[in-house]
Amino acid sequence: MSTYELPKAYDFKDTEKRIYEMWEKGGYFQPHNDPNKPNFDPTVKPFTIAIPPPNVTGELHTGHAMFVSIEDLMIRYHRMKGYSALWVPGTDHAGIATQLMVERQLLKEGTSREEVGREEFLRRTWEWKNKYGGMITSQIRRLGASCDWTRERFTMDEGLSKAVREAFVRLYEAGKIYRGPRLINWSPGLKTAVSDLEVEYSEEPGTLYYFKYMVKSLDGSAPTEFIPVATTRPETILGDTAVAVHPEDERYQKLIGRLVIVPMLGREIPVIGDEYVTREFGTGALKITPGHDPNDYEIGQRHNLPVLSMLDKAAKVTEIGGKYAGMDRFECRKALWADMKAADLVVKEEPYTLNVPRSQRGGEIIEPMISTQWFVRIQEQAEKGLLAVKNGDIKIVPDHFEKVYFNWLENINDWCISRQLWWGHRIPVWYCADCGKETCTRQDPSGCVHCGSSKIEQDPDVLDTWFSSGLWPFSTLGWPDKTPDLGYFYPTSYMETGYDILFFWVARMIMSGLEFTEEAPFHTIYLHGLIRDEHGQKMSKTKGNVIDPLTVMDELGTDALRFTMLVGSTPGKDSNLSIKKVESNRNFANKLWNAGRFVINTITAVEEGSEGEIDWTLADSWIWAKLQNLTRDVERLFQTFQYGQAGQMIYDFLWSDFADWYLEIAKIQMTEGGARAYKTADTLLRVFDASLRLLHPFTPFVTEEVWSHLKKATQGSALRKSVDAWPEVLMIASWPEAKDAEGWEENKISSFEQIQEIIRSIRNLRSEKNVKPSLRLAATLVDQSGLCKGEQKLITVLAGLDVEKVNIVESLPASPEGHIALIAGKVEIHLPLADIVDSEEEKARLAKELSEVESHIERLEKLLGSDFGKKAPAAVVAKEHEKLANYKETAEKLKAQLK
RNA sequence: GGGCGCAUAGCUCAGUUGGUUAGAGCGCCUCGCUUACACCGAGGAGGUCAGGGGUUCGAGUCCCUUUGCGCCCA
Repeated sequence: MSTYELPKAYDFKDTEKRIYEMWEKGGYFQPHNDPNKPNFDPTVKPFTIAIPPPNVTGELHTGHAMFVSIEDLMIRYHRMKGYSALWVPGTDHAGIATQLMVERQLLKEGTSREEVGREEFLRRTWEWKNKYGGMITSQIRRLGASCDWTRERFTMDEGLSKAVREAFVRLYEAGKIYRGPRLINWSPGLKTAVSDLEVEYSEEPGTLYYFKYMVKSLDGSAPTEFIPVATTRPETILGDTAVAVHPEDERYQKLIGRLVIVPMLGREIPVIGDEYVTREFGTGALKITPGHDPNDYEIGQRHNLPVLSMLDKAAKVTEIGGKYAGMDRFECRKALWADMKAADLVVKEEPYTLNVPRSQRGGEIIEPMISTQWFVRIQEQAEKGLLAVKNGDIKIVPDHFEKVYFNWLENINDWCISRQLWWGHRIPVWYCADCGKETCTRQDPSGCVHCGSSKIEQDPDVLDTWFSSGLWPFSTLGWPDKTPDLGYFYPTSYMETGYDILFFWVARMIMSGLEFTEEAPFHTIYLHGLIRDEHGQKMSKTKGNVIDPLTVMDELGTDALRFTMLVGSTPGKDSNLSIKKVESNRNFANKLWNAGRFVINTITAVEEGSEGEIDWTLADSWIWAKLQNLTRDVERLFQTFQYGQAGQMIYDFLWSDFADWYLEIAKIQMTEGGARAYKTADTLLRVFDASLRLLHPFTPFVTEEVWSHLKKATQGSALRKSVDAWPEVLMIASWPEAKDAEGWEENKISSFEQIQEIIRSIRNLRSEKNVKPSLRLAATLVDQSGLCKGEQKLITVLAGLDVEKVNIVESLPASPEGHIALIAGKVEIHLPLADIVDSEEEKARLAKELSEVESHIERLEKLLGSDFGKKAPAAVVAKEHEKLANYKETAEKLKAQLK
């Protein structure tokens, strides 16, 4: 027999890297049933998750740690359940972010992307990607992610680029994509269009400017009449093409149809009536700038107003602005307003809270403007996307996000997909210089498909990164080719991600999936919440409250971080991460390690040939029954996505039931030696093994490590045949099967709980009365059930009693002299502590206990006498009756002691 | 303006078919280095489950409402 020595504390640093490499090298991350391999069995169920691809240039943050923790748990669980589990990893090219990085680098070198040219810029960007792109994936590995890295993808890969091309061309050919001038969100700094979703609105203090729109006189004389108008953006006056009033507004009604004069420019524009105008807001008259405001744009469309672009792509005033041309938008605001003041066109200014559109990236103020862009006609796709969730093809967890999803899709606008960037999938459309027509093909054309001219030029723009991300669940599996992977693993199973990208990504994946594969790309969407700091504040660099998961892993271990993420969160709800919590979960890993050390020591101490026919002890039965309950609970909780609750239950079982109680009892049972020792060690092994399996998806490293030691140690012990059926590693071990109770469990559990109550009440008294822990007390227990007799040794040791002086009787005529009494359920305990304890105090304690019990009796009698007794289910009533009986019994015992 | 969510112990949070003594971790108090673990053990204090109303035999849990906070969409 080999002695098995393990360090006293779990060393996660040493372990994590080694274990991860072992897993990856061993090929355990790959699905066990692979459609590309000869022994493929199509009847084995697959379970697939496509990773939410992090930005290729990104760095690990708590959001990544969150999704990796949850998805890895989902994948590991299903893998252990026997599914052919595939988690496809990868990254996206993050058009704007990556381009900015490289541009910044160029700037440092004193050059720019325009200077080096498109080709060189792209070369540099690929270089950048190749250099830094592996960082995020290696960080994800550190989290223990069991992704199949052999199937890793990148949105700009050849295969995925082909998918993007195919998708675009299909949409183009079907007329579901179009190009044209529309009012879009323009980012003047980045000089590109962005989608509606990439604009955030922030409330900021600003000014409401009141001024006069002079009404052109009917006789040609100098105007005297005016309409007061309020605006938050006076510079856009230069682009006004109408003034709108409510058609029923008595103040202005008569002016509808007249002309007013644009301040400083002298252009004449009409006064129109439109019900959009709120009479109560501002002056009740609204200036209309269709070229720079979405609402005005719509009004303009209704009234056929001309659309003027008074700002250019750098947000400088165009020639429309007359003498203000060339000015920056904010500079112009000042200049124009000053001139208007001088011209007596200003009424007043007042403070006003603005809703400022800002770029999600960088925060600069977004400028709505007219621009020619590519759009996806979204209406039909949106309807299908809605239906897929409404008819249950796709389920969202937690379900209240379904409403959010519906609300968005019901009000969706066409999606602007072109970006004026270089890094990304270039739009596969060529314009012909001769016939002016477009060529859109799967293969790069050598000439115009309409006239054959070779004078064609490709659209310079690229596609929104989310366009390629939208294809992710199937493009990563090989679409548009009919690959074995696509056939077997698609549609995927779960889509797990943060609720913040429900629209950006999830909804678009659903629409794209239905469009291109005619199937929902997944059947379940699990949305997790955002991670905040320990007081619920959003993490931000400026606040300095950012928690870096890499640091946390360095200091406390990956398992601790993962367990904290998983147990501290409920689906869809934000959760607060504190180092304190991670720390206590680090302690849990250590607890597990040490429980493992104990189990190993115990097993290796069992003598060869000691196996024999012997029944379980009460404690054995109890821990086994509790394990079965746990297994059932965990299964149920996993099925309903309550991972946090499941983790908590496993934690409680391992710490409170297994470590605090069963291990201590096992020590006692081991002293008997022989078959009892064997049986005890075997129970320890079986219970601990099952617990490790249940816990493995939460804390894969420590469980794998402990389990491997357990296995190895057991192989060298008398119990070696118990582990014959174990696989080589825990991560592919089978998931404990939840079985129905056999009927004996309830009794064993309640008997054991009675024993616990006895032990606790003795410990409690000792502690309250400051009895030295080393002092072994004599005790007399009065128990009619015979339970205590059987568990005498256990009670003796755990309650610190004197083996020689424990007396268990069925009845006792009177309380022994010099003793004080405790009542633990149906058992009376007499301890010879009268000289330590003040008898008056003691009486008071018992009296207090009695009054508590009596209040329960009163409450229950009242309850049972009410309609409850008649209307509640029989089982519930019976339970209360039993409680009442127990209380009554306890009360009798207490009364007897008080006499 | 429309929609969604939250309010439970000092702090952070669990508590999913409503079942009658509401749980955990951290923090706090008292003991204890008993060879698995001081990253520990034993014991303890601490909650009218935001306020009000309703449904029900029974409500932290369901409905309405008030207050406070947060988020999303316009």
